[in-house]
Order: sequence, then C-alpha cells, then structure tokens
Amino acid sequence: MDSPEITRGERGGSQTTRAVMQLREMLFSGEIPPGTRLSELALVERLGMSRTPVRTALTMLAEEGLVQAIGTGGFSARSFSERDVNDAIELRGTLEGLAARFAAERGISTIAGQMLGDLLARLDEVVTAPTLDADVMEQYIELNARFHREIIRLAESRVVERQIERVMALPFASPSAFVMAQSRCEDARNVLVISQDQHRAVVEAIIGREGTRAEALMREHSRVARRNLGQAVRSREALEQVPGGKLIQFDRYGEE
Amino acid sequence: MDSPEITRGERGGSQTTRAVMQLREMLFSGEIPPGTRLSELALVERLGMSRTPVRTALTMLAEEGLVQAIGTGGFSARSFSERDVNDAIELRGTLEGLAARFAAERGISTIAGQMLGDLLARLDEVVTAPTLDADVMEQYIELNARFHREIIRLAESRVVERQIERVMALPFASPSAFVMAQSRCEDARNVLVISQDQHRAVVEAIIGREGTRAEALMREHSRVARRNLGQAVRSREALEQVPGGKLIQFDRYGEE
DNA sequence: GGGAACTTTAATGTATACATAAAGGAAGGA
DNA sequence: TCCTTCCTTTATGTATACATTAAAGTTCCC
Repeated sequence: MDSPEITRGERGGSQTTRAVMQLREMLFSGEIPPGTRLSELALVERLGMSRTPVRTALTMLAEEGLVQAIGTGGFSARSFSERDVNDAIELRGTLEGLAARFAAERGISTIAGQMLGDLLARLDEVVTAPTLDADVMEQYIELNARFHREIIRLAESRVVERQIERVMALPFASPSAFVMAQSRCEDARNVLVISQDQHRAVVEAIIGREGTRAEALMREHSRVARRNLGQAVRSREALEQVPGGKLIQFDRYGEE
Repeated sequence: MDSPEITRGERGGSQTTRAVMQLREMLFSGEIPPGTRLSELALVERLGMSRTPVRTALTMLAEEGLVQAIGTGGFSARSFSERDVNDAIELRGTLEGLAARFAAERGISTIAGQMLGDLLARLDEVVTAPTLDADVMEQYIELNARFHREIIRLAESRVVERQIERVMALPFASPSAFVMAQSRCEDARNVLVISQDQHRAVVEAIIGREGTRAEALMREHSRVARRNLGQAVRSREALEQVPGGKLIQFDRYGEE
C-alpha cells in the first residue's frame, strides 16, 4: 500500500490504456455524442485494436461515470444535465471541505505549511498579472490544481482522496473547469481575487487548526467555480472552454 | 436515463456476475486475506470459469475499492486500517448530510413525507421492543437501511446518489455496519434510541426545509455508527459481526 | 560471498473463435 | 391495419490460444 493508487488503465503503454484515453477524449470532444450507444465492433474499428481492451476500457469508464452499462448488454455514453454539473461541483466542494477539515484537525508539518505558502505566493503573482491572457490563465489553472491536490493530500486520508478522484473523473467537476470560461466575463479578475483570498484563508484555517472554518471556506470556494455557470452552460462558445462541456446537455435540466 | 443504475455485474446470471459476487464474499469472509495477491489462474480454478469474467470482475472490484491494481500487472486484496474505517464512515455521513440538505432545499412531496413518517413509526416499534434479540436487530437494520436509502433518493441528485453508492461498496461504511456489534454493548438500547431520535429530527428538518440542520443531523447520525468502534475493531468477536470486518487490519492504524 | 547478467518459467495482456442473447424484420392471423 | 409470433441477423459474453512481460532461478565474475 505504499505506491500511489494505480488503475489498470495507467499501466504502461498498453492497449487498454490507449483505449481508455482515446475513449475519454472522444467522449469529451463530442465525437461520441452523449446518449449514444457504444458498439464494441465499431470502436474496435475506430481504435484499431481487438475487443478485449475495448471492453476493459468501457468497464473502467463506466465506473468513472462517463459511460453507462445497459441492462441488456453494452454501454452508452452518458449525458449530464445542468443539475448534474451543479451537484458535481457542490459534491467536490463538500469533499474538499472534508479534506480541509481533516488537514486542520490532524495538523500539518511546518514544511507543508511553507509549501502552501510558496504556492500562495505564486498564485498571487498570477492573479496580479497586468493582463489575464491565455498564458496567465493556464498558469493559474496549473497552480490552482496543485493547490487543491495538496490540500487533499494533507488530509492524510486515502478514503477521502480516492473519493475525490472519483468525482473529478467528471472533468467539469474539477477545480479549474470553469476558469477559462469565466476568464471571458467582465468580472474575471474579481473572481480570481476572491478565489485567491479563499485559498489564503483556507491555509490560515488549516495552520490554525480551525477545522470548521477550513471546511466552510473550502466549500464556499468550490462555489466560486460556479459563478456564471448558468450562462456558461448555455453559451456554446463558453461551453467550448469547459472541460467535458460536450457531455452536458442543458436541455435536460431537472430531468431525472 | 430512466432505469436504475445498472452495473455490468448486475446483469442477469452471467459468469461475470458470479465472479464479482463470489470474489466479494471471499474478500469479506477473509478467505482471501487482505494484502494477498490475486492470481487469475488460481481464481479461475476456484471459481470454475474462464479468465475473462474473472478479469472483468477484478477490474470492477478494483473500482469498488476492494482490490487494488498492481503497477506491474494483476491485483491484490486491499486492507483497511482503523483510520480508513473511521474516514469511510465520516465520508458517508458527509455525503448523506449533503443528500439530506439537498432534500430539504429542494423540498419533498406530501406523499414522501408520509412515507418517511411510516418508516419512523416502524422504526419506533423496533426500537421499543422488549428485548433486542437478533430478530429485532435484523428488523432494525433493514428499516434503517431503508431510511437511509429514502433520504438519498429524496435528494434527487444522481451524482450524489452514485457517489454514496461508491462509498457503501465498503461494507463497514454502511449505515448499519456496526449495529450488530453494538447490540452486544450494554448501552445498545441507548444507541438505538439516540439514532432514532436523530432519524426523526432529520425528517423534521427536511420537511421544514432546514437544510443546514438536516445536514448537520445526518452527519452526526453517522457518528453514532462509530460508537464503540474502537473496541469493536479490536475485539475479534465483535469484528465478526461487522460486515467486511475481515478487510480491516487494526494493526495498520495510522499507517499510510 | 555478493552482485550482475542471463535464462527460464509463470503470469498477465491481447487476439480470436465459439456460444449465447438480444434486436430487428417478416409473415400470418385477427 | 395492427399485433403477435417466429426466424434471422447482429451484438455481446465467454472460452481459449497466442504474445508479451514480469518474476524467479541459475550462472558467472569480481
């Protein structure tokens, strides 16, 4: 139990790995539209491999929630409603909030505190950049993702970590999923400033061992991701900027 | 998206279904001890089927978190520490808390409220039974599980529902996992009384649309499951009463 | 004696063939 | 014309064979 969590699909350059990655990409890009049935034989042709790794990949993607097993056999590509997106983000925030509370309750080392401080400083540089061009936003996304990963790691809970990974298999649930879409809004800078303030406050709460505060802040932080979500989901142009945007069918709002 | 979630292993009487169920049982019973490597060929002999469904089953059980893929190939049976158990229960409480909040915020129908009321009445009967014998406890477990399922359903969130299912794939994380073990403690009746009081309060909060209250209560409710967890985990006799008890290695406490 | 390199064996990944089940179409009857 | 039943086709589940890789064992050199 000492090596990082490894999934089957992550081992080397195997056919199964290829299948998982390519199918993911096809789902995310809309090449496989939400709701469509996935025919093994068609995928075999498309991916240029035998049925076995394709089947394994489909089984794994089903567990990721990107495809769904059909009762009579086979799989179909899942679609997600605006509510699903909202709930997934709320769910991630809830789990990351739990992680932040654990980190605060369990305490972190001085070194970890310094590492977080460094991260915050780098995020500060990005957030205060003169213009928020694509390069700056990419840097923000990278650092933001790293910040989130570190918080989760500092919770020192395999169970929680694993659970968060599962939520994040849905790309629109990731911490930076809407950053690019938001960067087009006129309050883009404000959103980054607020987010960064929350980052800073979370770290302060963790170091200060204020579990409840850390959790509440981390949860609220995930909600920043949802600013302008409504208009982002309904704008085709903005939706192009959202990872996994093609999985979302906004006319399925509220439908269960 | 109108049928209940179906996993590959749940389709009919297939070999894969058999393999998943039998492997689960072997893991839960300790027939496959935690940490041991799972050899495909040995399992093929043991389960009396070809490698294909065995491999599929292992892939699925890996996603359930019961087995772990090894980087160089194959799988091993996972072991869980006392911290894992604690964290899994806390995690379930957190997610059920979120579900309860959703239910409260989104509102439930009059019929659903009555259904919950009926459930509470039946739970009352069980909790006030003259003696807490095995039959009574089984009834409690059944009704308790049903109560939890209904709360989750009333959240009307596929994403959250799915996530909770994933947590509950670890049997010791289920709402009634420690009920039988607790029934041997001298405060068994008190635990049931407190739990039922919380059930009632959660329903009240949901109907009253008090999201924060519902969430907090539901989270605290999961903690009742942890009463006497320490001694339950360390007592071999009590651990026999815990679903998935064999997965737990209490001498791995805190080890990451 | 210990470590490195090589060889052999065993296990896992993949491809393919066979078996089974589901879906679709056609024909017949009401 | 519509519904039911039957047959055919197609897709998926499973078994088996082949290919590749990892692990174990042996030999040689320092």
